[in-house]
Amino acid sequence: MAYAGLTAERLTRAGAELADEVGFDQVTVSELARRFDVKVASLYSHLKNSRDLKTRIALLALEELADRAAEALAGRAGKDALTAFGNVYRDYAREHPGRYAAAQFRLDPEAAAASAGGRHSQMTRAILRGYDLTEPDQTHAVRLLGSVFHGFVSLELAGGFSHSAPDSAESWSRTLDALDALLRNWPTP
Amino acid sequence: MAYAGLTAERLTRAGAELADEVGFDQVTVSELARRFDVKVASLYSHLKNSRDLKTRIALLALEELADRAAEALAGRAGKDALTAFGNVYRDYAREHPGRYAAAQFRLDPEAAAASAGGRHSQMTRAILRGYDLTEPDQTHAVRLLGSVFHGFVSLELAGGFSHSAPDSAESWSRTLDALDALLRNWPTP
DNA sequence: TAAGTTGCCTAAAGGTCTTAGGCAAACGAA
DNA sequence: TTCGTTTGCCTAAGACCTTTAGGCAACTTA
Repeated sequence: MAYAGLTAERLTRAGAELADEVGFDQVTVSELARRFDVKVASLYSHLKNSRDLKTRIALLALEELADRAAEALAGRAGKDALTAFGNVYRDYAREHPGRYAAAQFRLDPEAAAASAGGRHSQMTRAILRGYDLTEPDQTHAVRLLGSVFHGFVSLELAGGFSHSAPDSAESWSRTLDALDALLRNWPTP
Repeated sequence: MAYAGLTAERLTRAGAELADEVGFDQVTVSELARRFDVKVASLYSHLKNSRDLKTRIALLALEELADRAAEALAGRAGKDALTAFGNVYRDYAREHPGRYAAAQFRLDPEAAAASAGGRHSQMTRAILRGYDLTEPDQTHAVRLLGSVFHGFVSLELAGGFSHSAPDSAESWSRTLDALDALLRNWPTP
């Protein structure tokens, strides 16, 4: 029948769009086949299985996120960098909720090692260069930043902050203020 | 055939255990039926559908978590309360990863209103009474605490902090120190 | 004890995942 | 140019999960 031009690449990109539309959990090999107007079995020449598809989408999302973060960080330092970095995460999650969920997909060690995960922690460390932290506090701070960003964005996306004043954007802004203050005045026990 | 004594309650509890064993996503009506040595269709007298089961597990987890938190908070204030509260979340997630994942299940508005969600935010507010914050900063701080706790626990559970020094328990302890310091010295822009 | 309710069952339809094997078109080499 | 190989999608089929419909036997209740 018709040549559809299937490719792991194209399937991954279409899968990412599908995730943003219907949610990452609802991404299905069958639905993807439907969108390419092709029989389901045809996809298995390009994808190992359903998990393989999800892994590829996750890796795509991590790359996109890292690319955006790298661009946002260029030429910035201190609170400016902190804010830009945080906004990249938050904006990406709001623009691409399915992809953001994909970025949280539990990768197997092999895929994780090949992912952009390393870039993310490197960039977080780079932000801390604008503050006066040495190891091991730097690592603790990296983990704290990751926790706050991921936690806030997740909860906001899940609707945890809606339907109540003040606006969640306001809380976000004050959260960044708070983090900046905390990093400038990091407590040593 | 044999009387199995099925009940929405019993199914929910068994579902929660199943979640802890195989992960919340893998909780399935079929597997549950298998565990009760009963035909799948029989469960549909007690559960509306698969989503209903997951909703019930989520509500159970939220209640358990709120109960633990309430007990931990009794008679504590300030950093002591903050630490106890945070540890409840972290310990619960480590002991019951499936239930913790269930607690993040996106409830429909009706179920959400009937959930223990309200108790959670009330308790978080109660912790802040030990610090000197007024509205709207109090709400911002509630959201920040929720973000940090949820974010840290999620990332830790996902293995984000493993395989690298220092120990994640150390980072957790320093995170609580940092939050305490931040709340005692909340920045006003 | 008759009537109604409860609790689990069989049957069946529809959806997803995955593997096996086939055919035709495109490609590459002699 | 032609013949063999590869590529790309297909049909077929098995396995599992979800959900609805209808049945039967045992227990409850008046």
